[in-house]
Amino acid sequence: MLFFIQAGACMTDGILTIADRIHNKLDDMTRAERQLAHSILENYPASGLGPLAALAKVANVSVPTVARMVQKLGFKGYPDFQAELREELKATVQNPIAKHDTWAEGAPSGHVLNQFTDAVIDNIRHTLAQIDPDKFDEACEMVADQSKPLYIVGGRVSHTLAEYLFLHTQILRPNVTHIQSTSNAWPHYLLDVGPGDVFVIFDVRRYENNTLKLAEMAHARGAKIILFTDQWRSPVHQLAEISFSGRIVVPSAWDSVATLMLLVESMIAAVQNVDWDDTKDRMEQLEDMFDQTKLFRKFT
Amino acid sequence: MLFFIQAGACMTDGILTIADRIHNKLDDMTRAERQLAHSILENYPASGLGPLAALAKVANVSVPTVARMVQKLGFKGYPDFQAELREELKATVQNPIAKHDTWAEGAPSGHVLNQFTDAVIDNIRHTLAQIDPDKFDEACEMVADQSKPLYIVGGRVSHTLAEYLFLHTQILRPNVTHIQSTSNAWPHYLLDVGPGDVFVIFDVRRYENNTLKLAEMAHARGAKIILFTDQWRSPVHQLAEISFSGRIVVPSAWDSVATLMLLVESMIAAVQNVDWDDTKDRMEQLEDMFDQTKLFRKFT
DNA sequence: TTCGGCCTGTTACAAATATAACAGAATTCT
DNA sequence: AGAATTCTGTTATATTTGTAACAGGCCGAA
Repeated sequence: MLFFIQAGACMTDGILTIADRIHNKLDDMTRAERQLAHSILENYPASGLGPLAALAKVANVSVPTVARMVQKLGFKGYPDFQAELREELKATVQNPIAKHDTWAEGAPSGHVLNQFTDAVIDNIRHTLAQIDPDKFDEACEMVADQSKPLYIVGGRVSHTLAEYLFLHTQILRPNVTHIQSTSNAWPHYLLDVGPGDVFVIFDVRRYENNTLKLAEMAHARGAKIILFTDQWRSPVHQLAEISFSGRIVVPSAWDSVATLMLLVESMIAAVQNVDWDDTKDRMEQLEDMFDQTKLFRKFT
Repeated sequence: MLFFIQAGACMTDGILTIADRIHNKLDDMTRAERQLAHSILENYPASGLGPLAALAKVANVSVPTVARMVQKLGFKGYPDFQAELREELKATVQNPIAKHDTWAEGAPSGHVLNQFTDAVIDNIRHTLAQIDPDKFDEACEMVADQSKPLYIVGGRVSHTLAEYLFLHTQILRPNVTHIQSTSNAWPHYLLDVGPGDVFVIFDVRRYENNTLKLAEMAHARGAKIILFTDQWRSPVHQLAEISFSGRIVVPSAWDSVATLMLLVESMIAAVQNVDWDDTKDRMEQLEDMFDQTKLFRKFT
């Protein structure tokens, strides 16, 4: 009997998919089996993930035919077959670039760099998939709205993100304040807060009590809150108008804020576009001032 | 509590996917349910297609919790839930174009989020490809070496990265100093610098004169420099023992530090592994101190 | 602090699902 | 053409799997 390997039909890691294995054995099969095989491949892998009886029915074969064929394919039983099918699906759904590709060439795939990068890319994928673009746009407009004061709040670790956003929004618009919830001085800032003021709050685990209290007080005064948090969500999210939760798990004792950094930078980019003429004007002024202070070298 | 339907999160035929439905109800859920929900979304839809008990196990919840939640989502039972999941999968596989080319599903591919994410992922790939893992390891060891003082230096924008690295290395080892080159006080710090001291310097465009001067003086005193810079390389790189250059171009008026953030986080992860016992010890001490100050909520 | 309600997990049962054994139909070889 | 072999479907059984009822535990209110 003829036996050929489908070129390109195998997975990157060299293990044949179930579809491949079925294809390869197709010629060896009997009528009923072939009928069944085609039915499986028809809408692969969904049909194989249902109950055995259902599959037998759509293929118009008897129940034991399915069971027998699955065993002929080398599985212990139908559940075993399904389990591998699910594994396959899991691998497929995951970003094809992220996996199966070593990032830093020459580094063993177990190297921290690779592991970390894989995790971060994965985080980005999951995070972005869950974000509602409309809500994102809305948040950007709130941040861009110069008629309302803008407050940016960060905690111990997330302070870094807050400061980064502050640094840039400060250039884009007036009336921006950076508050560190770790500082005792934060209540002072709340004195002037009124209805409609906009708060951008960063809070990732471990969630900070100070940040929550600050959020509560701001909320009580009628301020609107935009929250950047992690997948488990800071308690602040109950007070927030809009919240974005990023995945932050990485192979490390700590979490990763790289994903949130990406969101923040995207937001900066979006905000600068809301009123580009104004932005441009302010940036040019800043350039002039830098030139005068001679703080920076000319860009070569 | 605020409740919004994700616009654009629906499938082409206008029916919400199960993932969407879960996402929408996320706020209404209890602890165990949320835990389960995340587990389902983690590798969707594969995990939901297995037996109920398996899903419960990976999510670390009890079997009935799964059954109950599925009913709360509006399904007659778990098999019903699985059936719809399979239908969804079938539909997904049939139009393979739509997926994976837009990150935030439902957002037009020209949306800032997508453009930005594409750019960042691209940056990560290019950056990682150029990094020599051996040099990276070497740098990590230098940072981990407790026998030598460690100085971390950042400029106006890169200060954010410097501070983030500082925040974590401070936990990992003693004798770490954070210097802001934008501050006038930096020359004071150099008084104590001697041969073999380690400097981690961040400098991205526009390169700062202060940072360069600081690097020159440190170098003159025999310090070793590790540099994080961008693809065009800060002039500091001529003085640096090891330098890492990240791609930072994004569709924005500014550059993106997300790639460099990833490198920094990888470095932190690597450093903590150099002497894990010591790291663990210091972290536990820190935890104790946090507990005493009651600054943070217990993680739920 | 104590009470009530709600969430969560353990146990027990019912239903479904998969496998094994058997018997009839189709096919092939002599 | 007839017998042997292989394939296929029906029935029966064992196992898995999902669901319902119950009870402990946690949190918030009084």
